[in-house]
Amino acid sequence: MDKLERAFYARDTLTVAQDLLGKYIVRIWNSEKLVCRITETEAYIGRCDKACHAYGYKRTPRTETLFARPGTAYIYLIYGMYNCLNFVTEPQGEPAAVLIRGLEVISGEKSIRKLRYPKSTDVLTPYQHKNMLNGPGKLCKGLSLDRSLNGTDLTGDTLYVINSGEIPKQIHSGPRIGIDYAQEAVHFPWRFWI
DNA sequence: TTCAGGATGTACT
DNA sequence: GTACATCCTGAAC
Repeated sequence: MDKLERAFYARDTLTVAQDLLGKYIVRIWNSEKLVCRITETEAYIGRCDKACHAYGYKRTPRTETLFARPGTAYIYLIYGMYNCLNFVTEPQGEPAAVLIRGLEVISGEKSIRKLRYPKSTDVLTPYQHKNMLNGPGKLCKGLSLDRSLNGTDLTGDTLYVINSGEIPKQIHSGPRIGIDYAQEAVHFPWRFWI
């Protein structure tokens, strides 16, 4: 399977957000490969989107990563305790990214479980299983992603995406989650899922 | 099954 | 001081 190259991320953010669906995220953790299928994404485009941290090209220490070259990981802390994973898109200098909102485990399940539910024993409840990686904070915990990995190059060997060969049959779209403050951008159908 | 409320730290007014 | 691209728990149904 081929690692996606920088050119994949350098395109229009809405296109990249949809093209990522069905592909596999690979996270190398303690020299183990954790692989997950991408099932849900959201697009954030600073140029025209009040929900984006870098709306209007606003530069702060936090948003600096959004201005980096495409194919960079933007990871930030939200609500004091959860991390969110994004992939920076578009040409360098255009602050835009795709938020990863949902994943399914493909391999490395044992380690992912341990990261996600450190206190659980070997058997998960159906509730735990269903909610393993179906949210941005959850998937960061399950893949051991935090702000120390902010700025990671997605063409490197720590975190990257590969082509799965899957072509999603149907892509759904709708408004994004948790951005009620973003005025007219609240209704943009920039959330995509399989 | 859904719902309200609390946890928690950083960025920015 | 306030808001925030969230998640978990416990109670009611």
